[in-house]
Amino acid sequence: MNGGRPRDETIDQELQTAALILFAEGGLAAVNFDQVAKRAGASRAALYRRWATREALVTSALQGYRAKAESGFEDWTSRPLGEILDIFVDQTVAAFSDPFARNLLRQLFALSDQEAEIKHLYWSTIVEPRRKAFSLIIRQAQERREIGPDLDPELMQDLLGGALSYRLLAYPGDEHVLDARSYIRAVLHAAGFPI
Amino acid sequence: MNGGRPRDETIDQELQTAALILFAEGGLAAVNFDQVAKRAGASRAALYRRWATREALVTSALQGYRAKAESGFEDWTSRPLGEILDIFVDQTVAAFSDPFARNLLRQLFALSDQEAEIKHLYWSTIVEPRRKAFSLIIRQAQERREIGPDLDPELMQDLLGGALSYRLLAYPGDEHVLDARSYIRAVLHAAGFPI
Amino acid sequence: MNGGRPRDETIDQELQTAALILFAEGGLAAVNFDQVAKRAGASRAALYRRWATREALVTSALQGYRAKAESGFEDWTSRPLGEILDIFVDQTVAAFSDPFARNLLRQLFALSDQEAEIKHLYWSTIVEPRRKAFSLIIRQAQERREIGPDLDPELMQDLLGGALSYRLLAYPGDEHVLDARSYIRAVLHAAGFPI
Amino acid sequence: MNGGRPRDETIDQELQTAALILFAEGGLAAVNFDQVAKRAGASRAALYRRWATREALVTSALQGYRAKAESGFEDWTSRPLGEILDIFVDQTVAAFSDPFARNLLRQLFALSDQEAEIKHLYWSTIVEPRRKAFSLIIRQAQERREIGPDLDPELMQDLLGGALSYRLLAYPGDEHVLDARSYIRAVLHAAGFPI
DNA sequence: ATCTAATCGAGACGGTACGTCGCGTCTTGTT
DNA sequence: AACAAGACGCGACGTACCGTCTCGATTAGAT
Repeated sequence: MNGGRPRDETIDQELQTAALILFAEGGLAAVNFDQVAKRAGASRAALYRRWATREALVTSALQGYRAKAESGFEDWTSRPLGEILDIFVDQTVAAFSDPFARNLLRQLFALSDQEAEIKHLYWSTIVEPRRKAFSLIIRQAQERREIGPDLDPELMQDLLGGALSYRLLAYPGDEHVLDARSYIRAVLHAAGFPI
Repeated sequence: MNGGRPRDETIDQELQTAALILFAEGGLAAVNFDQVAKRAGASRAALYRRWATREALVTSALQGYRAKAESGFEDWTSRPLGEILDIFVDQTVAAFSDPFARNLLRQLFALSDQEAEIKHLYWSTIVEPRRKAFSLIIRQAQERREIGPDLDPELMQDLLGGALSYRLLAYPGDEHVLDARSYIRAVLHAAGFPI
Repeated sequence: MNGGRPRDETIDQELQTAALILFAEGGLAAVNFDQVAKRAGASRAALYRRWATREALVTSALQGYRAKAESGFEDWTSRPLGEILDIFVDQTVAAFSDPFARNLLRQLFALSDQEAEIKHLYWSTIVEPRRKAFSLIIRQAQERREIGPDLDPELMQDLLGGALSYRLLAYPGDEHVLDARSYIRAVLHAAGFPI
Repeated sequence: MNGGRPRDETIDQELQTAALILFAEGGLAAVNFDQVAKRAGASRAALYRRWATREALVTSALQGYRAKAESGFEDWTSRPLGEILDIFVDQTVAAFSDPFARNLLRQLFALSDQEAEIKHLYWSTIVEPRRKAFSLIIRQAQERREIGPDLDPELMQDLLGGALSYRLLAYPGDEHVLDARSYIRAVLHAAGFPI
C-alpha cells in the first residue's frame, strides 16, 4: 500500500536553490512559483507537492542552506576573549562580503512580522543558537576574570551585533568602509577589559 | 494657458494615509494600488495621476508623515549629556510603543536594496539629519570634558542605535522587555564617562 | 440677462469636420471625443457644450456635410427615362469612387439599430427624399408610356438601389469591376421597356 | 511532452454563445471581453487563452453558429426555377423573422472594412458558397430553357439579394411589410420568364 | 512479468492586480 | 457666458501570477 513512483530528490535541491536565489535577490515577494519551477527545470506541480506556501518553500531552502555552511564557536572556548571576538567580527564581515550571503542576510533581517513563520525560523535556528554559544564564551571569560562581571552578555551582543547589522545590513548601498574592530574595543572597554 | 481644474489636495492626503497604513502593515509589496484607491475613496486614475510607481507613492507618503511629526535635538545642546541620552532613548522607546510607528519603522529598516529609492529617502531625510545632530551633541559634551575624547560619535551611535533597532525592530514578536537605559550606561562607560 | 461671450462658430465647423473624418474612417466607435477635440484644436468642454452624445455630434456633422454637397433630380423630369437612369447610376458610381464618400456611405449603411438616431436621420433626410424624387420620375415615365404601368416604382428602386449598395458597399474590399448599367437594362426589361 | 489539462470544450461553446449574443445586439464594439466571460461564467483568462482579439472571438463564434444551422440548395436542382426561387425567398424572409438571426445578419452586413477579418470570413464562408450554388441552379434552368440565356446569374443575384438585404437589413426599424415575391416576379420578368 | 500507485511535465481553471486609456462630468482661471 | 486646461469617478483593455485542478506518461516496488 506504499507503492508509487518515489520523489526525485534532485528536484528538491534544485527547487530550493532557485528559491533561495530569488529570495536573496528580491525578498519573499520575488519568490515567484512559476519562476522557481522554471529555473529549476521542474513543474509547478512538483513544487506545490512539496511546499504549499512561499514561506514553507523559503523556510525549507534556508534550512538546507544553513545545513551546508555552518560554523560554531564550540571549539573556541579555550582561547582568550579578545582573540575570539576578533575572529567573530572578522568572520561576520567576511561573510557579508559575499554578495549572495549579504543579500540573503539583509532579506532575513528585513522580514516583517507578516512573514512570521520564516522570521521565527531564522531567529530560532540561526540567531539564537549563535547567541547562546556566544553568551557561554562571555561567561567563561568572566569566570576567568578576563572582563568584569557586570556587563550582561546579552546586552553585549545587542551592542556588538546591533552595530554590525546596523552598519552592514540596514545602511543603504553596498560599500561601507568599516573599522569593525573598533566596536570590539568599545564594547570591551565598556566591559571593563583593560585594553 | 496653464489652467485646468486643480488637484483636490484632500485626495492627496487620503491616498498618502491609506498607502502608509498598508505599508506599515505589510511593506512595499502590500501597497496595492487598487486597495489604496479604494480605502481613500478615490479612483485609481487619481492615484496614478499623482504617482507612477509604488515607490514614489510611499516616498511621498513618508515625507508627508515626517513633515507632521518631527522632533529635533536643536534646543537640547545646553543640557548635560546623560540627561540628553536618557530623553533620547525614552523618546525612541516611546515612539516604538505606538504599534503603527513601530511597524512603520520596522518596514523602513527592513527595506532591501531593491527598494533603493525609498530606502535612500529614509536614510537621507530621517536618519542622517538625526545622526548629525546627535554627533554635534556628543562633540559638545567632549569639549565640555563630560566624556573622553577618544570615542567616535559615529561609532557611539552605531552601538546605541544598532542595539536599539536590533532589539526593537529586528527581533521577531512585538513584546520585548527592554532595559534600554542599560545600553546608555554601557556606551557611556565605554566612552570613559564616570557613572 | 443674455450676456456672455458668444460661441466661436468656426469651432463648430472644425469639430464637425474632425468628427466626420473619424466616422468615415472607423464608424461611430472611432469617434473619440478626445481625438475630435484634439484634431479640431479645441477643448473637450467646447465639444460637450455643443453635443451631448456621439450620435448628436455625428448627426450634426452629417447634416453639415449634406448641406454642402447635394444634388437632386428636380430639373431632370423632362428627360427620357433611360437617360435619367444612366446619369443616376453614373453619379452613384462616381460618388462611390471618392474614398471618403465611399467610406462614409458604407458607415452609414452599416449603422445598426442601436445607433437609431443617426440611422433614422440618414434615411429620412438623405435616402427618402431621393427615393420620392425618383418615384416621381418613374411615374411620369409611366404616364408618358415609356415603361409599363405594372412595375411599382418603390420595387424598382429596391432592385436598383439594392443591387448597387450590395455590390458597392456590402462587398468586402475596395475594388469591384462593376458594369452598373447592366442593372438598369435588367430593371428596365422587367419594367417592359423596349431595349 | 504534449500533456497538460485539456481545455473544457463546454467553456468554448458558452463563450461563443455569449459573444454571439453581444455581437448580434450591438456589433463588434459591444463584444466586451469582461461581459463575455461574465455571461459565460468563465474567467477572462480562459477567454484570452482561446482568442487574442475580438475579431478572432466573433469569427470563431460565427463558424460555430454556421456549423449548426446550414441549409444548402444541393437537392433542389431538379425542381422548376419558380418553385426554387419561392422557397429561397420564403426561407430568407423567415430567417429574418427570427429577431436574433435578423440582428446577427444585420451586423454582418454592416461590417466595415476596418473589421476586415470577420467581414471576409462572412463573405467567403457564408455568402459566396450560397451564391455559387444559386448560380448553378440558374444555369441549369437556362439549359432547360426555363429562362432566357442573356441574364447573368451573378447580376440576377445582385438584384434579388440586393433588394432583399436592402429592405430587410439596411432599412431602419424592425417591421417592414414586404411582398418579397414581387422581387422574384420582377427579376424573372427581366430574365424573360413567361409569368 | 504484471499490477499499482505516486510521481512527472504540461497546461487549463477562476481570481485578482497591474498600468493605460477613453468615457462623460466637474471645476479652475482667462477672455 | 464662452474658452483651454485638466482633474474627477468609472470601467474595459491585455498581461501576469496566484493556488488549484486535470490530463497522459513515467517509474519503481509489490505481487
